[in-house]
Amino acid sequence: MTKTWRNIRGAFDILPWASVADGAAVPGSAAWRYVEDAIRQTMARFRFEEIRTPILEEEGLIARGVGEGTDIVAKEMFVVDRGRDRYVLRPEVTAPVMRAWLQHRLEQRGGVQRLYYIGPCFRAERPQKGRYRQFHQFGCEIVGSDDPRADAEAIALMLTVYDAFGVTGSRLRINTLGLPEERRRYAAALRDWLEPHRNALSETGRRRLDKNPLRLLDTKDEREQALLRDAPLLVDFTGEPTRSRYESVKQCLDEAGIDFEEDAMLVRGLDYYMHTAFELDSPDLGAQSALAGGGRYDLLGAALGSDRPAPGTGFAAGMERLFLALDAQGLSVPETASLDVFLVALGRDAQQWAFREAQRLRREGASASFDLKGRSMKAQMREAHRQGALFALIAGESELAAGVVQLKNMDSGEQTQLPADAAPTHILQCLGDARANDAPVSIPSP
RNA sequence: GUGACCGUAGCUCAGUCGGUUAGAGCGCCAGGUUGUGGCCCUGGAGGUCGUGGGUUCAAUUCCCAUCGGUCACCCCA
Repeated sequence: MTKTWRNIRGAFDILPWASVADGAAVPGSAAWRYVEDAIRQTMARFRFEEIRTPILEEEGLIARGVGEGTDIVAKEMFVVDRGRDRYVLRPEVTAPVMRAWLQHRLEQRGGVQRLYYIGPCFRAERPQKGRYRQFHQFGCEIVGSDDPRADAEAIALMLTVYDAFGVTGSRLRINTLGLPEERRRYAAALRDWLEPHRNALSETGRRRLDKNPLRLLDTKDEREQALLRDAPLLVDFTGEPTRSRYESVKQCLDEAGIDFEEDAMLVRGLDYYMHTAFELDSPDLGAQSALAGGGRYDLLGAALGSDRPAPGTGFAAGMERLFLALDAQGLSVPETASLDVFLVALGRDAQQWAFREAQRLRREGASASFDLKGRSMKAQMREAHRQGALFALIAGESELAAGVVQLKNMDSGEQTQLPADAAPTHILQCLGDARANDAPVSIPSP
């Protein structure tokens, strides 16, 4: 075998059918479309509007927005070098959305912008379950409001998306990260507190202690978790405004009947988060347990050089992980509609007829298909069946000469002869009847 | 970037303690039905056993490297 080209590491093709590639379940394009549509519907119910930003952004935007010190910026970005300019494939969408908000002065549109996005992002990490180099995120950004209810709104929207799919068993954790000064004071205090226990920490724990003590909080090492149980908490380093805004968020969630756990150990990896932080975990995802997460980022605008206040809050969620959760819970997605008519033709003239007739049916709104290989009738009938055709419209040379065609109901098997001219009208009428009582078909998903 | 495991038909996998033509199921194609699908029967196509090198009389099988995959670490939505 000569070289067969294949998609690059960490990316994958979404094929017309649900397929399994190299052991990893990859949903088909129909499943993707279904899930994307359902997400859009939920977003629309919350009256969020879609924003689509370029896949490519200036490197500086991401570096400043996401944070120079983050791993994403330090080593996980795909850079496109155009000589004078350096672009990156976006690793996340919040910074681009903020860029668009600032660039287009969206605050002048009046009111608060409730925006959502859905699309691919890129990170040059080693792939792993639920984690790819080209991955797909959806999420919302509420820009222009620093109201605690906006945080609750983002959380409510996030949960509603998963509810709409029937995903259960996931856990919402929330925390406050306070203001940057409060966090700095806390980080210093935490470091001081941990320093005497340095020897009890793992190697990576010690590295985090030096680099970013807050990151120690979400350690998976049980010994470290036990140790941290007695560590100082961030809340104790926050002032009254921070605490009361955190209380407001929690109160909103309570009033909306949203269950959550407070988790003082929850921290976020990106620099722009402050105040409210939250994460949604699923028990079904393996090591990458986060379905979605988010928080408030009131200083992101300033980090991008804006002198206008640009308070914002939102969540980001992974499509691939949503699929994993759907799959783990045995939820399926409906398959797309079946084919209305398959035209079966025998002979050259009949093939021309089938082509013309298909166009005519399609113009009338029916879906129609036909064979493109000049195959036997048996093969064409098999194809019609495989495509789930409701009707087969059959014609050979003799029929055409006589001005008639055969219409076969693929379900009942009954077949009738019709004048060729009358066939389309008749079919459309039959389809109308059939549509009245069609039911969505279920396929085993992802 | 690090580690572990894995790499045989389109897919899921057997198999060879190193030895003549490498198998199954599903799928695909065709025939059984000289113009009619699903079920059934029969047949066929499709593999340089990921690639390169080494050991050997002989390698798909053993060894090394490499590429690719999976999972995990790091880190993170």
